[in-house]
Amino acid sequence: MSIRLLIVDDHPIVRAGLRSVIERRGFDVVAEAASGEEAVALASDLHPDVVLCDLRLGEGIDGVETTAALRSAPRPPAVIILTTFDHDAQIVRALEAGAAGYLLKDVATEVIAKAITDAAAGALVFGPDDRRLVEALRAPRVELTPRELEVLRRVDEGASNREIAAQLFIAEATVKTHVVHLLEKLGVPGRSAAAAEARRRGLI
Amino acid sequence: MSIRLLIVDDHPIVRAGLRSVIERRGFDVVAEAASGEEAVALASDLHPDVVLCDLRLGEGIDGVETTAALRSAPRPPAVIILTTFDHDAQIVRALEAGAAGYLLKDVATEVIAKAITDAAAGALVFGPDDRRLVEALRAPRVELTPRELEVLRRVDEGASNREIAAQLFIAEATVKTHVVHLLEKLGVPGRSAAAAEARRRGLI
DNA sequence: CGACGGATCCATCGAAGGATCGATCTTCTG
DNA sequence: CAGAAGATCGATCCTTCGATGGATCCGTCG
Repeated sequence: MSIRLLIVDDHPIVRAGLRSVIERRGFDVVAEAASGEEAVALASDLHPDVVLCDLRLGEGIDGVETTAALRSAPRPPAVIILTTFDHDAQIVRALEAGAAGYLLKDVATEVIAKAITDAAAGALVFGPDDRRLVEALRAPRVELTPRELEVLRRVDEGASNREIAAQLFIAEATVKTHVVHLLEKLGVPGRSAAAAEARRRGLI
Repeated sequence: MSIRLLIVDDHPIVRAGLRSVIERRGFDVVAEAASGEEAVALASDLHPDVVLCDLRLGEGIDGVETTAALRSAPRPPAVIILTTFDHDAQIVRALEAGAAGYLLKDVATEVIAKAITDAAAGALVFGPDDRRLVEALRAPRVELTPRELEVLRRVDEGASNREIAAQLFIAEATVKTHVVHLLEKLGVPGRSAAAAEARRRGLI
């Protein structure tokens, strides 16, 4: 019996491409989902062996949360994360949530086929380019508080401390403290560097 | 005789998706290209009616340059630009280079089919979500000098004025001048806002 | 309970960034 | 050639940022 798959991606074209590539290899695509919510619902009905899930899913829950939901259900599928760019922190979070591995979307089709059989067999899956992942795991883990994350997002948008203070209804001095903590945790010298680093790590 | 197409995208999965969607509608995909250079070479041989071209093509020349090359050849094809996100400035530049229009990659498959027939007939093509484009056209056009662009990139990476000066072998005062010009042209109050705005407009 | 750590909050002050003047030099173009 | 535009540098002044130190609140855990 062939391996049964669920495809999760918010782009119809990517879904069509994955389906085309996968079916040509003799696998059985039992359904496609355009969102994480849809994927969880479909999986609980169809119980696929493997789920291919994009990390970024537009509006609703992201690939990490989808993975967590899928893996917490009975008879959980193996989840392979697909990602366009290397968003280090997000990938690590997906693995922590129970993903069997991840693939960059620009890999050759053979790699995808191999990943599917590997994952269905219970093995872990990694793309050919896992240097970034190693870096992310090796790098001291950054845990930001919710408040710090809010400030970080506004820093990335180019807001001044005063503007952030007004938006969050706190004193400018408080914003500065959060910013200082961000700079320490990210190991950067200034706010614009913090924004760049945060994007590089996939924190925002 | 059916419309003959060339697909240009650096992701095998996207190419497979486009081919699948397009062929199902009865169009004729004569070739796929993974890079702009490859696309130009194939087009000069095969003379497709329509080229579907991704805006971001990895290593080599980007979609804008590919469009310009394709349109400057004899018997130029209609070029439809595909883009994942709305990178305003880039899209405008592609249109200036002779593209027949652009589509967001997350559109429904029917929209793509309609776009192909429209483009083959010589019409212009626009996605359903062209508010951004209108904004970009309405916004006073930002033309950055090469030097300003270099400084802008480093500002986006979080470098201080002093660091930028050292990297470019110029005085810190000169960097400040460039930064001031950037802030004026982008209409923003500070350097981190400049980085955010530049990314929003697709300038970097 | 009482100690502890984390999160949130605030004030002060030197350093860096940004605004505003000015200027010379090169290159390109009408 | 005259003029425009870009790149380069300097001095001044003011604002914002970032570093430092300390405060309060709250949940956890021994």
